[in-house]
Amino acid sequence: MQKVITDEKKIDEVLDRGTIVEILPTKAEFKKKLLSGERMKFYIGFDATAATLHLSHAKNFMLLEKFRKLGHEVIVLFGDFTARIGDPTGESSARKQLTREDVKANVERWKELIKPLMNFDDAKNPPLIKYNHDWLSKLNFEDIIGLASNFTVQQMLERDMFQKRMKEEKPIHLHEFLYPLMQGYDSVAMDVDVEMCGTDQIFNALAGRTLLKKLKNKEKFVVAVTLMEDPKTGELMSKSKGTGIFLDVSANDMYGQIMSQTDEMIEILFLNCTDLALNEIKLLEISKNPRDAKMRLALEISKKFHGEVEAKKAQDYFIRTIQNKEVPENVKNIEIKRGKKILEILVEQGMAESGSDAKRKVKQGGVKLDNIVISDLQKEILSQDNGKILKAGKRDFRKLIVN
RNA sequence: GGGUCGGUGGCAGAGUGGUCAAAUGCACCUGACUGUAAAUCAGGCGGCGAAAGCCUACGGGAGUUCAAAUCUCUCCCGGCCCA
Repeated sequence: MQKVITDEKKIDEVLDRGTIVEILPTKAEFKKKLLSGERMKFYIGFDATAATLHLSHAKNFMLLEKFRKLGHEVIVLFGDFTARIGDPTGESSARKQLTREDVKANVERWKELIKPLMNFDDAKNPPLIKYNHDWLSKLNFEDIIGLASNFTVQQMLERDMFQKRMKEEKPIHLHEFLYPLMQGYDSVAMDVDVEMCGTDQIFNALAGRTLLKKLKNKEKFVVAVTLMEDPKTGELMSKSKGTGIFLDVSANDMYGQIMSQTDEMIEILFLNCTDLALNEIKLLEISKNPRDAKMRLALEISKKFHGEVEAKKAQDYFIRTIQNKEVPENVKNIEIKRGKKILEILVEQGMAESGSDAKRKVKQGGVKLDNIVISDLQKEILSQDNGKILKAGKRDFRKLIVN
């Protein structure tokens, strides 16, 4: 039997780090339960609707891992069924429905991406992975009606998202209305003690609490975690909005994406996405040395996903190419025929999105050959350009091999 | 089923016959500055073209007009009201 850690200090470190925003019914009861030594079953669900993940997802897995390390059973639930229905959360209009194949591909991708965040090799208490297709797809219409009878239309309508939609005269599809039911049934099917969710998911999680109580007379805790919104803009990390730090990028890019976060995000990311102790974070004096703190942050997070060696290389790359504006060591060689136009090269190399984009970059002084700005749109590569470095923007380099 | 309002660029959201490749904000790109790929500032942000300009684009299709995102018809999708 897995032993549960009841060290209050360790428990507090998890509960008070800032990741957890709210615990229902109360934090006190939850803490009491954690201290009791009773082994609980935690879960967090993800609808694998997108092909990629960002740090805001990552911090959820990291928190779950903390509870696992305390000795509790943890489940990562892939909402492969619910993903295809589309949860209304956060979307101003209904999300498009995905095929089973789409979702399967996403799930496989995600499993790879979250590997560094949880110890799946722990023999004694490994995190479990489940799929809600396994039970949700088996429900028949009668079952669904039975579940639905536990709620009133008015209760469902209370959800803030639905209120908002009605106010904005935007559609609420019936299947979205049933979404809380499905997520709620997940709790019943897995018979969990605790559900972790983003604050935007509290309504759904509470539906599960209601169901669990009605069907199994069990009290489920809901642990709501921060969405890590930007304190300045209120924006969330989001693929469709082009914001966020994504997990499937190279170490260099990850390091860079973190450095491009606003200074206001530094502390939030330290708290949620690193394992640094609270007093260690305090010692960094973030507001005094935002750049240095951010570099440390970028290093810590990159390390998690790419390992120490790669992370340090990324930092080195950043210092040299961005801060010192040097040419990096391993510049990709490209073979170019004499007389080739610069504009064509930029497009072919993906250094510009289109001919127009390439032209813009040249016009704006963003294209250099051996650090000399190219201003001639018609510039062609000559034989004496052999070995020179073509640079577009701040960090896109190619070495020309002219023949 | 009837009435009515609406469907705009990666997102949000203006525009309601020409001055619209379409305001503004976000995202993005380039430059300047800088102890940051931060903040700030400047410029840019459909495609082709050296440019003039041309082409494609405001849910789909068909029209009216010298001229349509804007008007008409029709189809698809949605909101609201009525049934």
